This record gives sequence, structure tokens and C-alpha cells, in this order.
Amino acid sequence: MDSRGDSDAGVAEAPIPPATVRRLPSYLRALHGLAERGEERTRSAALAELSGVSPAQLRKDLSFLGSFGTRGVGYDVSELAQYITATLGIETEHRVAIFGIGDLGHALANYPGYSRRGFEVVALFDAAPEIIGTEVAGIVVHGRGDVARVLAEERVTLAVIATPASVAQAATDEAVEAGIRGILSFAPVSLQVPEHVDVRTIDVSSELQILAFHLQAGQIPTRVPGATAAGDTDRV
Amino acid sequence: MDSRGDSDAGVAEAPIPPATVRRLPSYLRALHGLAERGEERTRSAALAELSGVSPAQLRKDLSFLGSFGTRGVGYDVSELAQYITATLGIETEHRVAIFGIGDLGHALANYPGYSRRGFEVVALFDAAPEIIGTEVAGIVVHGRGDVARVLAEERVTLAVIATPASVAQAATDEAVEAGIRGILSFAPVSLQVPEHVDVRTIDVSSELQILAFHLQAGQIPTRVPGATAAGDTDRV
DNA sequence: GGCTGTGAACCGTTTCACAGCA
DNA sequence: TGCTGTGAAACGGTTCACAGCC
Repeated sequence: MDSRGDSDAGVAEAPIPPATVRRLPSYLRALHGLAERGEERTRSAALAELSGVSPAQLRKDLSFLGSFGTRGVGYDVSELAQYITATLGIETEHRVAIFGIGDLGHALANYPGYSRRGFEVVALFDAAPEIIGTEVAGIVVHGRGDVARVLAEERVTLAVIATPASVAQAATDEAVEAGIRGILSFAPVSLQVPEHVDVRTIDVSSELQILAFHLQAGQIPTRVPGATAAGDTDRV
Repeated sequence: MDSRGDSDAGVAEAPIPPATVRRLPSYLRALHGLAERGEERTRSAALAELSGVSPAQLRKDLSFLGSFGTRGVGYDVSELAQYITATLGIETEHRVAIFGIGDLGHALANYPGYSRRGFEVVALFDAAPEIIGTEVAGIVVHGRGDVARVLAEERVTLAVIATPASVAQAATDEAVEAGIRGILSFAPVSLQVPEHVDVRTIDVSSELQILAFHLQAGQIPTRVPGATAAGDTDRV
């Protein structure tokens, strides 16, 4: 019941492995699902199944955050959810800006699930004069000239790039210039950013291409040595 | 100049590592970019930079597909693009169905870049009576009762799930029932599928949560031992 | 000379198997 | 007894450094 010391910088906490961080959102999602169904306690086997990982994987991952379970019993759902929330740094909502208000930008702006997940969309940008000044999802769309001012005023910390590929780098540069350190891009290009900025890219076509690869005859029996099989969302 | 034997099943080809397959789409994207700019030849350093990986990584990855470069010279852009296209199995277009025609489904249906990437959206499904029968992106939206028939008639091989999370499993089951073996899901749930079906999940909120983690003070100096730094889209 | 292709070393991740504890 | 927490083993992926070839 120690080892939980979190944000008191200075102590040499063992770093959480990247692969573990990538899975924390699934665990949190599964825990919220359990909580909604009124479950107060769970076990690594149950939570792992809901998250699509092996029980050993889940326990190992949680061990990097601290020690939360009760041996012989399991985990307290809300306590664990709370701690993962704190670990991810989403106890207070992050304020998000979306660049590029086309079909995709619209869809992202209108997505209703953010607040439950720790985010709030507070700023929209587009270059097209006929869109600037209109309201999308209750937020006024600003032009490129207002980026620095609006990002500062709205205290935005994360940017989503939903522009065409051709202007994605320019939008990224503006966001970085204004101090943004986390960028989620939907543009199918490799964005160049300074070292202190983190970029994650979602490319639908790439995902489809990876699926296409597996459809081919010669590749059907993919890995899966002896494990879970179903629900393995991260094969290849 | 051998080792290229591709789809002649029976020969014990060394399998392509999953991590390599995941990067092939970026390489292909970069090669298309070079081809559009009229470049006929490239080197591993240049192609790697465009793809956001290290030159060694790129060369190692390509070595799993065969031997395409000329030592001392580099790679032929169109030849390499053609071979990666063949490896991914997208020489002929894959026919895609989208389940759930909300904001996201609309955006995905209207995305203009598929055909260049090897895909064609040919079927749309939704449960809402007021949407069934309408046209989106020039395609009539069908109801759930028509899934099996339309998927067969349109020879669909890949399904995209853009429904609310609550019905994502049901849509998945229908697609799998109709013989679909590749599924790209945007629903924030872990989908259960038979072993022969491949699921890839895109969850925007999860990506934002991972970015949020890195914004925290204690975690800024993430990995990056001595390498590329900028453009590294896969740091967690 | 210059670049590819690749064995070997290194490193991070996953799985195993069991010790530790309610 | 039944579960968590975790060292240790096994595995896969990445980087290094150089041999091989044009």
C-alpha cells in the first residue's frame, strides 16, 4: 500500500512503459462499463476479457501503476478507474481544438462522448471564408489568422488535424507555434514537429490496407500462438 | 534477384512480421508522393524520412519482402510501389461497406481518397427508417434486413463499423455472418469475433487520452534514445 | 564510393509460473 | 482457496555495423 506517489515530481518513479500507456484507455473504458452496470468489484480475468487482453497482461500493466487489487478478491472498480484517470492526467478536462471543418471535422466536433472521456472541444479552425464565422456544434469557426489568439484565450492543450493532407503541416506548425504539445492527426502524411511535441496519426486507408493484407490466402493463419484469439484488436 | 516468389502458395515463404505490415502503408504513401513529383528513384534515407522511420528500419522491412534496391544507387520508385501494392493485396480494389451512417459514416463515405489507396465504398447500412432509402455519396442506404443480400451482391470484403457503441457488436455479428473477414471499427468497445476474422479498432478518445498522458510534467522526456526524434508518430 | 541487405546485439514486450497475501 | 503481484524466461522488434555489390 505504498508506491502510489504520483505527481510529486522529483521522486524517481519507474516510468510506465509505452505499451502499457496505450492500453490504459481500454481498461478505463471497460471499468466505466462495469461501473454503469453497477459492478463494484472485478477480477483481472473479467476486466481483461472486456479490454481484449490477457489477464497476465492486465496485471502486469497495473503493476506499473501501483498495487490496487486485493489478493484472492480482485479490484475495486471505481477506485481503479479513478487511479487510471489520474495516471492519464484527465482528472480535469483537456481543451481541444479541431483544425479543418470538413465532413470529418464536423463529425469530430459533434461527437458526444468526449466529456465522459476527459475532453472538451472548445475551438474550431478552417481556411474557407464561407465557413469562418458559422457555428458548428455550437462553436464559432475561426480563420487561420486567429489561431494563436484563440488557442491562448481558450487554453487549448490538444489539437486535432482534420484538414486535407496538403495543408496538414501548415496547420500543425501553427498549433505548435502557439504552444500545443499534443497533436492527433487524421491526415495521411508524416508530420514534422519539434521533439517536445507528440503526434499520433490515424489513417483510415492505412488500416484498411493492413486488413486487406490479412485477407490474402497465404497469410490467413496469423500468429496467435496459443492465446485469446477473439477480440485481439492489435494483431499485426 | 530471386526471393520474389509471391503468391505461389505451397512454398514456405518467410512470413512478413506484423510490425512490418503495419508500416507498409506509410511506405506506399511516401512512394506515391515521390511518383507524383516525378521522382523515379529514391534512397532508403529519403524514403525513410518521408515515412517517419529510420533508414535501417526501412531497409530491414523491405528485406522481408524481397530485394528491390540497387546497391550504391537506391530504389526504383514505381517498381517498389508496385511490389508493396501487390504485397498488401490491393492490386484490385477491395469493396467496402459502412455500417452506421451518422456524422462519422457520412464523412467516411464521402472521403475521396479511397480509390487511390485500393478501396471502393459500395454499400451503406443504417437502422434508422428515416435514413434508409436515402442516398449518401451516391449510394443508397440499406436497412439491417438487407445486410446479407447486399454484401453478397456487392461482393464486399471489408466492413467499417461507424455505429454507436451499443450496436457495434450486432453490426459486427451481421457482417461476420455474411462472410466478412476484415473489420475496421470506430466503436469504443472490444468486439468479439471468430478467430478467422481480423478486427482493427480506431478510437479517437483513446488516442487523445494517450496524448494527455504525455502532456503531464513527469512524463515529458519520453524515450527516444538517440534516434530520429521528430516525426516519430509511434511514440506512445 | 555509396548504397543496399543482413547477421548479431540490444532492448522492450509478453507470457509463464509461482510466491505472497487476504 | 483464490486471487494479485512479480521475477524470470521467451519472444518479437529495433538498431547497429559491416559485408556485399553496383
